[in-house]
Formats: sequence, C-alpha cells, structure tokens
Amino acid sequence: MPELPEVETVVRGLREPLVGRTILDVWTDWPNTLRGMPVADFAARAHGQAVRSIHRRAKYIVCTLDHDLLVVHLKMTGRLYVAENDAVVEADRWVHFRAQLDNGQQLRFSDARKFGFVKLAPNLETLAPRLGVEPLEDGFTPAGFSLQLARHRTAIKALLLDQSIVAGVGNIYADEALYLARIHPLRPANSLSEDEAAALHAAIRAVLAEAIEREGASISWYRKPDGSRGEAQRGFAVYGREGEPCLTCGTPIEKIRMAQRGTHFCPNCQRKS
DNA sequence: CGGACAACCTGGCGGC
DNA sequence: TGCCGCCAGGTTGTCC
Repeated sequence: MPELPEVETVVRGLREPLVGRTILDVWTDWPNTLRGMPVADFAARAHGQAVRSIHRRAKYIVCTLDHDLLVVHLKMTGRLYVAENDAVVEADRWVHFRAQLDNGQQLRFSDARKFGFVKLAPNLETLAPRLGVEPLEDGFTPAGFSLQLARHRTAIKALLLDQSIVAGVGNIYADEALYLARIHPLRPANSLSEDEAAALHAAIRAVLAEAIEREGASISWYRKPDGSRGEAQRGFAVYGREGEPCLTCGTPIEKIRMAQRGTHFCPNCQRKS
C-alpha cells in the first residue's frame, strides 16, 4: 500500500501525538511483527524511553527514542495510529502491536497481511543497508540520476522500484512518473537520453509532491493516522485506469505484467523508441 | 549482474 | 449464498 507520500503523511500525522511521549510497555499477538526480538526483551528495552522525534526515510517510519530507533515498515497493509487506551477503532480488527504511552494513549500497529514490522534498532543502516537517494531532497539531481540510469540496462520501471537507486518510489508512483515523463516502462534504463532522464527526475518529484499534498492514496488499505482517507488516487493518470482513455490522447490505457507487478501506461504517449 | 520466482500473509472481488 | 481463483501499494532471498 504505502509508498513515500503515504508514509510521509503518516509521519506528519503522528508527530504531534507521539513526540515527547514515553513508552511504558508493549504488546503483540503476532510475535513475528517484532522480527525476532522476544516481546519481553522489546518491552524491557523500550520501557522508559521517550520519543524524541519522528521522520521518514524511504518507506520506513523512524522514531528516535532516547537510546534506540523504533522503526516501522507498513509494507502492503500496515496502519499506524495513536488512540486513547479504551478507544476502539476500525483498524483494531487487525492490530498486532501496541505500545503503551505515558498519557493514557497507545501507539497501535494494524496489519491485515502481517507483512509489516516494528523493530528496535540502534540505527537504520543495519536494518536497511542500501537505501538510495531521497527523491525530494537536494541530493537527487538530474545529472546524478542520469549517471545512475546509464549504469543499468534493466527496464526503467524495474529500476524505479529498486530502493537502492531512488528510495521511496513504489509501483503506483513509478507508473505515474513514467507517464508524466512520457517514457515507456520497458525502456532499458541506459537507453534514456539526458533530456529524458531530466524529465523523469522532474516527474518523480512532481507526482510525489502532489500525492503528499493530497495526503496519500487510499485505494484500499491505506488510511491516515486519524483513520480518514487520502485523496491522491483522484490524481492518477494511469494506475488503476486499464482500458480507460488516456487523459492526454484518449488511447485506452494498457496494463501489462512486468517485474511481477501490474504496470499501467499509455501505448501512444509512452513510446518504446 | 539481471531476471524469474517463491516466501511472508490475509482480505476483497469477480466469476460461476 | 458459497466456493474458487486471482489480485494487491513491499522487500528479501535463492536459483540459474
């Protein structure tokens, strides 16, 4: 579910209720949510640590505690939110982790598919050693991106999904960015001209920034921490629009399978050559 | 290095 | 209604 804009929206929504709070205890009903750390060890280590700050790196939610990082990955169906101790919300149906806070509230992690995780770690590098550049930060430049593309002959869509190149782009925004840049998803990365690389660089930034403004895309599972839906799906030009007319030329949008992922594009606007 | 594919899991949906 | 197969926004590891 969540790609960079969704994770960013969650982080922004949790900052106010979470920063400054102290963790007292934790609970889980699905131990693998903690990926190997016994819940008793997790609880003992987290106990008494305050949340100093919260930020996003790629699709990871990173809470800086006094002595550790609390790292959450939502994967496909994860939701993270803060609720009053006795409050019952819809997402609780799939809740697998709770952290008791010092103010009568709880941080809850809900995850229908159980792909996501909550970990305590000294740093993010150990957990995710090869994350690429943040696409919305200054380090992401047209020239640098062009150099990266030149080093790979794999399909450009597959490269956009590779978190070690650009971190945070997922299946939806890869399709949307390629459409905006008018580049066919099957084009070998090293076949893009400098102009095309620059156009794709700009398109990645544009689709991500717009989706953040719309507070993420609620196609199925994603919700903001307050339980409401994002609106970014309203801006999609190709994702989920198979057979519908291209917004530019009217040609029906095609859906193909590549890198095991659904891939949407306009066969007229996005040429192979 | 790259591509294919399985694994991790469950829910929702379309088809019959 | 019920059952079945298929699909899903992510990441990692293995095999060839």
